[in-house]
Amino acid sequence: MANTTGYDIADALGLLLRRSTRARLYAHLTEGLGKAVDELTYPVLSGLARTGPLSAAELGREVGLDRTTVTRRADRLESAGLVQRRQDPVDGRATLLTLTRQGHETIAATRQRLAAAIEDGLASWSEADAQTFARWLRRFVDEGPFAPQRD
Amino acid sequence: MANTTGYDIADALGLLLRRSTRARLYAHLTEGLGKAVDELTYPVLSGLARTGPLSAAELGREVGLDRTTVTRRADRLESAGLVQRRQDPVDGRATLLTLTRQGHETIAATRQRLAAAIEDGLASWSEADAQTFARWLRRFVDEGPFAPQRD
DNA sequence: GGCAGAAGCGTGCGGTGCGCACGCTAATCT
DNA sequence: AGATTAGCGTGCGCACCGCACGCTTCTGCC
Repeated sequence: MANTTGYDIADALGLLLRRSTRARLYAHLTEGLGKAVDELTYPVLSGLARTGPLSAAELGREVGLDRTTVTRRADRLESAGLVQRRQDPVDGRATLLTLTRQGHETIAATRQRLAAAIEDGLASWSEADAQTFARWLRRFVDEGPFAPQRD
Repeated sequence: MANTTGYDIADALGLLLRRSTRARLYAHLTEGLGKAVDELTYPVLSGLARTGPLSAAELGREVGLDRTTVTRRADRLESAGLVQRRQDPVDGRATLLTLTRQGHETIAATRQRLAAAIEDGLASWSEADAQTFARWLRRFVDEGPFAPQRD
């Protein structure tokens, strides 16, 4: 690949990864839902939805957080009624973090809200363009420099 | 736009914005350079390179941080010799944050390193594909939901 | 079968980053 | 010239993070 191309991608990615971009995204995401879901708790909730019931340690490995950090974020989600702790039936030590019905509803609503925000933002794009971009982005996420390591 | 497209984009974006992705990116970025440039100080350094000499308050507006936070991050960059504080010649109150020669060299090396990491990660892509993706990504950053607000 | 080590969990603790509030200096306005 | 505004640095309280500790439960070995 020519050097300038990697440069262009890095530049655009840099903007996308700016903290403020994240913050704006999460503002869309939280608004209207309970305060329990924020920038910190969302990855836990989302990861749990993706993987199914998991221990704090495993979920931590999944989302790249320390075990204890997951525990504390899960505490909040639990007191908000979105997550429930269950005894692991086969291992008496382990506690499985599980989404409640409300947790499932919340994460679904969140994703829908997020999708809607992106659609609004891309209102000037044609449907075909948006689909093309979505495919490229997916391919980059799957095959790009950040893909291999499961985190 | 069809609902499912916004959904796909949101999904891929979510992965891209994961904290661990950022961390991995910044690991590439810092490695080999002094410890002064990290996930926290990089946006300040980078913003300064993009805009030229700026006061802490203006730079804060530029990168979406509180004035005082910029000041403290700049402190570190200053003691590492990458940033220099200069009296604003036309406003005695203002202090302009300026990149030193070493600061310029560091940011250039950082960007090159980043571009190289992305090229490595996309080794399996053709040059044409990479360029096409770069163009789409740039267009999304410029025209997409996160574009309008200068941060 | 019992005991030692490993694995899992929650919590206390120190370190660190953030933004607000305060006080100071310099510019601007009347 | 006096008053108000703008800019800056720093003290302070708050929140988050990961490590270390102690507890319980499982596992492997004699």
